[in-house]
This record gives sequence, structure tokens and C-alpha cells, in this order.
Amino acid sequence: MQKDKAGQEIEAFGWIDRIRNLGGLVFVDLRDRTATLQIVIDPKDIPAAKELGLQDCILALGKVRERPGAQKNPKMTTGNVELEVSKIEVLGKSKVPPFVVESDVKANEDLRLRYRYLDLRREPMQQAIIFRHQIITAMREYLNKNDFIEIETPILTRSMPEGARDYLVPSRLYKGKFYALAQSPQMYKQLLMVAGFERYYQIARCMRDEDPRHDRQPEHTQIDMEMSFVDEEDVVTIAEGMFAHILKTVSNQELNTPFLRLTYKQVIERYGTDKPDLRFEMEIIDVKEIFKEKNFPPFKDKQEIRGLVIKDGGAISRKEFDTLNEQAKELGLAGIFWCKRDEKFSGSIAKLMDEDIAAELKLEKGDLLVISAGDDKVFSFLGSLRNDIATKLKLHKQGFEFLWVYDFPLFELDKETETYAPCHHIFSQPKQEDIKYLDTDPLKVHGRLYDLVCNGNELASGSIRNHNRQIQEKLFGIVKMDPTKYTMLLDALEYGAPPHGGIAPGIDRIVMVLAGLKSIREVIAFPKTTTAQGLMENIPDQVTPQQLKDLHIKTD
RNA sequence: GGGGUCGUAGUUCAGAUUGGUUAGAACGCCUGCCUGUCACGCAGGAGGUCGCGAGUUCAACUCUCGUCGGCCCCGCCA
Repeated sequence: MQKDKAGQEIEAFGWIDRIRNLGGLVFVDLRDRTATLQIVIDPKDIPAAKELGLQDCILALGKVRERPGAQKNPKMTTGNVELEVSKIEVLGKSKVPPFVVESDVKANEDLRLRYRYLDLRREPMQQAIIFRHQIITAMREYLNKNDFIEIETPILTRSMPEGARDYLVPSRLYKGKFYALAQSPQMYKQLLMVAGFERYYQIARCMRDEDPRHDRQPEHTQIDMEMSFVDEEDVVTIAEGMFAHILKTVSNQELNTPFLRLTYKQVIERYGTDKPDLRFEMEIIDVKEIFKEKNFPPFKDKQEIRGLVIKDGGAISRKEFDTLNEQAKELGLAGIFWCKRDEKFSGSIAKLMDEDIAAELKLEKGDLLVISAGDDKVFSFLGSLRNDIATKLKLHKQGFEFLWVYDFPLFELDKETETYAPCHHIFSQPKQEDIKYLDTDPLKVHGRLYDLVCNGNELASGSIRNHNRQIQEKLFGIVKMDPTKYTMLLDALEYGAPPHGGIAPGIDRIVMVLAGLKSIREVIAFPKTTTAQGLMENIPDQVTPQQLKDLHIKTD
């Protein structure tokens, strides 16, 4: 819809975004998914112009004409032209919308979700959904080009509740028996490798009955992929190539590959999280050697004494420190201690400080040192503080900071139940050199696992899998999982299973991060709330007694 | 399951500390005027169970307790 169309007769279909009624002349902004076009109606010829309302769906027929100089609108992509209307047809009259449908929407999110079809008319939502489409298209292009084939796997599958809680589906034909909605295509994609497809992918919906968050939904979509005859390097290279292709395609950006790699141990010690945000520095530092000799009672006999140096940290108030101190103590830590360097040292540990220490810590004038001490919880505590401070002080650089986190432990100890739990998932292969610890000290076993992190978000998770039944059974045994639920996989591993591995980047999060949005709900057409409800569909909802009877279900 | 926060015209918010006359604004809506607007303008108007329920009080949008709902966080998310 540009100047070159001037003079042409066209039909314009769209929705009314704005009406400017000047009495003898009516301007209407007509929007479709590609653009907004100003149409001009003379109400003497077309009295219906007076009846038009916001969000009406109309057809406008007329002639495109170039606007005279001063009437051009450089803020509109179609601002050099307008449509001189000869006929209007209202195709779908709109009631007065419950909120004003505009880019900079004022309505709260619950109202937007209740009328999602109106919310989705807004330009930022249209852009996000189209952006998502472009990303998925780029993913498919890249994988197709690299000899992957797309295969669908069942949504209706077997309950495997050892991971997340399952959404269960009662069986009508078999009283008291249940299907479960797939939490992931994990089992099937491994079986596809056994079946010899070598390279598979799928846009896979995954359903997990756990509480949603700003970056988590009861159902999410991942680009699930698996490859045979590969090691970590092959999978990582494919994934990096895919992200590079996406960035190139959707925003013409070059991505530097290979990405940075850090071990799990490194990211925990330096950033206090397994998904660090590298858009700012401020690493956690080890100050135990410096302070352990200071005879400061709170630090006495503490396993860890760690801190952060906050450049220009003056913006942290005394009250905020009190709150942090409370939080630290609730975690069983010694609290939080601080020292500000101005003309001299001030703060709760000022008297422990001297110029030598300041020099060693590179604590310059205006900087703030915060320290906590205790067990390994200091890392997550300081890690979360690190993120909060960065947000408060606006330390985030522009752009995307990708990194791989690898060398995860295969198991973690659940301190309450004194049992081992899979740190990631139980199908990952132990590192060869750690297999000897499987029987003696499982916590020492590292997995052939890799997570892709970007700007503090876990975007993908993958591993090299077990293709040996005995190893896989041993892993089930360590975490007390029932191997009979996985018979189909275990059996398949005995029929010439190839070595294989894969990865599953989460599409919702990728779109969210690449679009610079704060909530996954902004890139999903019809999301659930953080209470797992569909406000538009009004779900979950009751069903009829007959439905329950068919399914052999009694409720309280 | 736990913590924080918010809930007042259709919508987004103010008002609430210090309980008291008619609960305001903007956008949207309705009516009128207006032929070059593009966040059009101008004039007028309608629109409120102050989330819900109890309590305190002569009197509650305001205070107390409970409850419901949204969002954020912890738990949880192999």
C-alpha cells in the first residue's frame, strides 16, 4: 500500500482502529495485519460513515490517491497515500470493546486474556505472534537443510510421574485406567533413533501439571530434536548453527559462535545460578582467605564466605540491607554484611577493612562490598542479589549473551528424603570416567549434559543418552524409579540401539528473549494464567455427570 | 502449600494516613458543532453495590478480620 498504488481502485478489508469525524469529512484508520491505512469518507455520499464504531470489521472500496505535501504522515508506513472511499460495507459490527484496543494498552492482563481475540488485534501482539512464526519457520528451514526429518509423536501417552506431575486422561474403555498427556517426547524420540531415523525433530507440545510462572506454562512448545551417532560437540554445533540461522533470518544479526562454555561448578560459584545473566559482570568472589583470620564472630567456622563488589553501590539503602539480612538469616546464613568505600570505609564490616584488602578486591571509591557466609546457600542467595542489583542499577548490556553450561552432576541429594534425584533427566549418559562412582558415590557422577542459557534464561537442555540397558537400569535404581514404566525403552535398547543424543530448545522462551519481552504469555496466542486457568475459555470447568460416569470417575 | 502486592465508572488510575456534605480525572461511550485530520478539536451528557462477607462505629470506599480473584516470588518445574 504505497505511493505506486496511487490511482488504483482497491478493496480494503480491515478493522477500524480510529475515527476522526470532522463533520463534513470522516477519516478512519483501517488496520489489517500488515499495516494501517487512512481512508477518507465524505458523509454526504456515504451517510453510514456516521454509524461506524471502533473495531468494526469493514470493507472499503475506493481509489488510492497520493496525499498532498502537508497532509503526508511520515509516522505511518502508508502515510503518503490514503483511500478515497466510494463504498463502505460493514462486514462485522463490533460492540463497544471492553478495553481500548491500542498498541500501548491500558487494560490489565486478566481483562486482556479474557478477550484475547481483541488483545491479539493490537500491533505488538500481532508482531510477537508473527515473529514467533518467523522463528519457527527458520528453525524448520535449518533442520530440514541439515537432513532432519519431522516426525510427530503421541500426545496421549503413558504416565511417567517421576518427573513433573502428569496431566492425566481417564480411559472410558478401561475402567480405572489412565493415559497421560506427554510431558516431553523424550521416550519416543529415543525410540525413533533405535528405529533408524538418525535425525529427527518436532515442534512438540509438552504438558506439565506444575505451577506456572512468568516463564513457565502448563503447556509449552519446544523444538525437540535427536541425532544418532553423535557426541556433545555435534549436538552443540547443530544448536549453535540453528540459533545463528534464526538471528540471521529474523533480524539479520550475526551471532558469534561457538558460544562461551562454563561448567556447572563455575557458574554456581561465579554467578550463584545455573542460568547466569552475562549481560553484566559482577561475579561472586571468594573472600574466605581474606576474612577468616579476622576473628569476626559471624564468619567463624563458616564453610563459605563470599561476596559481591558493586560498582557505584550507593543506591542500596539501609532499609534494603535490613530486608536482605532477614532473608539471609531465614536461609540459615550468617546474614549480610557490607562495607562502602568513600573517603573512608563505612558499614557493618568497616573495621575489618584496610587498604590492602580494598586493593585486592579492587574496591574503589563509591563501590560497595557485600558479603554473606554460611553453607552453599550463599551462592544462590548472592546470585539472586546479583540479579536484583543489576536490575536496580540498570547494568544490563544490550544484545544476547549465550553460553553453554555443561558438566552437570547427574544426581542431587534430596535432603528431606535422603534420596537421590536426577539433576536434569534420568536418560542422560554418565561421563565415562565417572561410571565407577555409580555404586559408591553417585553425587560424584557427572552427566553428558548441556544447557543453553541466554540473558539469564534457560533456553534449551540436552544430553547424550544411554543406549545401554544395564547403565539405564542402574540409573533408575539409584533414583528409585520404577523401571517397568519404561519397559518399552529398555527393551528397545537391546535391539541394536545407536549412540544418540539431542536437545530441546523451548520455543516460547526463545521468542520471549529474542523479542525482549518479560513474560512468556506475550508470545503465546492463548496462554494460561499463573493459576493455570484459561480466562477466555473459563477453564478448568465442571463437566456433566454423564461424562464422569462414562469415565468411571466419582468426585467429592 | 507459603510469602508479597494489587482490587474504586466500560478501562486505567486518584481519593483512604486523619472514618463525616455531591467519590474525581483521563481514555472509551452518547448528543450536538466542525471539510484535512492523523492521540483531531470544541460544547454538553450518561455511567459507581468502592471485589465479596462479617465486625467495630451514630456513621465505613476509608479501620479490623475473613474470603475471592489477578500478578510476582518460594516450594514445585526428570
